[in-house]
Amino acid sequence: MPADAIRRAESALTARGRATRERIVSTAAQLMHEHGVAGTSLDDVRAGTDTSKSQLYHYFVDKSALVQAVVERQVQLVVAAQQPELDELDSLAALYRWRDRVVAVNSGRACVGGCPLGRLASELAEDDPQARAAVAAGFERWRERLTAGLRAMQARGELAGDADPDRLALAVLGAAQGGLLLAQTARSVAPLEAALDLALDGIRAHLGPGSAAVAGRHVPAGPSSRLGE
Amino acid sequence: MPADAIRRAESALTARGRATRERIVSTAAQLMHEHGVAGTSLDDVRAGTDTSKSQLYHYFVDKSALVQAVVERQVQLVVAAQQPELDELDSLAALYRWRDRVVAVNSGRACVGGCPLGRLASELAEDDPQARAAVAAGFERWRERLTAGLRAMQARGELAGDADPDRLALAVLGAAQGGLLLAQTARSVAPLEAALDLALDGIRAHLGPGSAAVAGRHVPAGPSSRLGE
DNA sequence: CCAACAGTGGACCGGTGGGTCCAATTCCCG
DNA sequence: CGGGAATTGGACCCACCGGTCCACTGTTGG
Repeated sequence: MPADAIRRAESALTARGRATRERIVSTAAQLMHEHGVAGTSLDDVRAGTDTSKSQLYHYFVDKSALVQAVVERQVQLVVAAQQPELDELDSLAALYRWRDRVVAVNSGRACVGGCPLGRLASELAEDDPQARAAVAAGFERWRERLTAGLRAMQARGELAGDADPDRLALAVLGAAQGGLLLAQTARSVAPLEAALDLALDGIRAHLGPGSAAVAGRHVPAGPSSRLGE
Repeated sequence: MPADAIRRAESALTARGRATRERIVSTAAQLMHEHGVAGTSLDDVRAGTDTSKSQLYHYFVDKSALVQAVVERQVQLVVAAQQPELDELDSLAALYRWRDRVVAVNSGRACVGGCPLGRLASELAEDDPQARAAVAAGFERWRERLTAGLRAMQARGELAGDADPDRLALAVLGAAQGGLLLAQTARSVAPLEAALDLALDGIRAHLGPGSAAVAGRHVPAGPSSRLGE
């Protein structure tokens, strides 16, 4: 995988070096999440990491190389943040727990920034083909986790046999992204909740014989849980 | 509404002036859709419109004032592009026609650029409060069109009485936005189709007694219509 | 027909951003 | 301990960008 050809991936890199590099990527990720890639100058990164210009170019050939590293980091963080729920995403109840987690995380930061990956996606998609590919791969990894869960549900008969887990997972991810974007714009979690709930309503429409609650209410509190504005 | 306090909204502005201003906004909108706001310099706009620097500042006090005008234009265009379907969006079949239209439009431009509003939203949300508000208002207008249709369905009993048209419309819009973003990133319309189909599956779960097809298939061709990659 | 004002052209400016360079310093390891 | 590589500091360069300014040209109505 040439993704790590950002610079000196082979050898070198002592413990100190790795720490510095990590500090740079971490801070850059934070800044780019809040102000966008274009809105984050290398000077901002330098100031925020207590490093010098030469160090940035010591660890990354380019600004775009730094961006690449940031993308990979965000993919890792985003997926990791949902690890607990994603690990056992194999029932409708689990999907709702995941929904709650996504809502809670976003709510916790007052809908600021939206999804880090989403922001990178829309900003880089048309400008940096390599970055676009990296983001796409990240979404793919995320989706695979959802797919795996749906497939497990299907194996147990909770999901109908003719349902397409890949396609459903893609749709659920889409609902999350769109909800996140609208939530960020409206500064309210309501759109996120609505989008995820409707997607899960859609999933319920694909339940199979293994589930006793096709018409039942797995939903926490119906359409009442509308917080935020 | 002080939204038009961009510059000389009151009087002045001859026919020629209006044409020039229009040309500037139109080109800027195009460029910003493709390259983002930050990625579009005033020089780019100048070059693309055969105008001079002074004209930009003659019609707009700021770059952000130009952005404001671009946002308003895009809102108008996006909603207008769906006028035919949005005008009679009052049945499940109409919703599917709308879905097909959205997919077709995006497919027609090879998923490049995604949704113009979505792009502006994620880029401006954290940097320009006024622009964020304008985009939010745009999404609101878009959503109202969807809400109106769902309300009509509800009045006819096709949609269940306890369904919340506002919330459902918000969710459908979210599905569209997310699908558009993933489609742009993956360069395939599949995510958009999947997201919209699942949302409409969700809507079907809220159908009322006035619809004879609660379990029926209003869907064009099931999950088979998967074009693009 | 000519004054007044909308519209236009384009040189210019200060700040900033990405990127280069080289010398100094620290660290690892034989 | 000593030398070579990893690491760091920061001055410097230049292109570009948003924004200013002023002189010029149409146009229009009294």
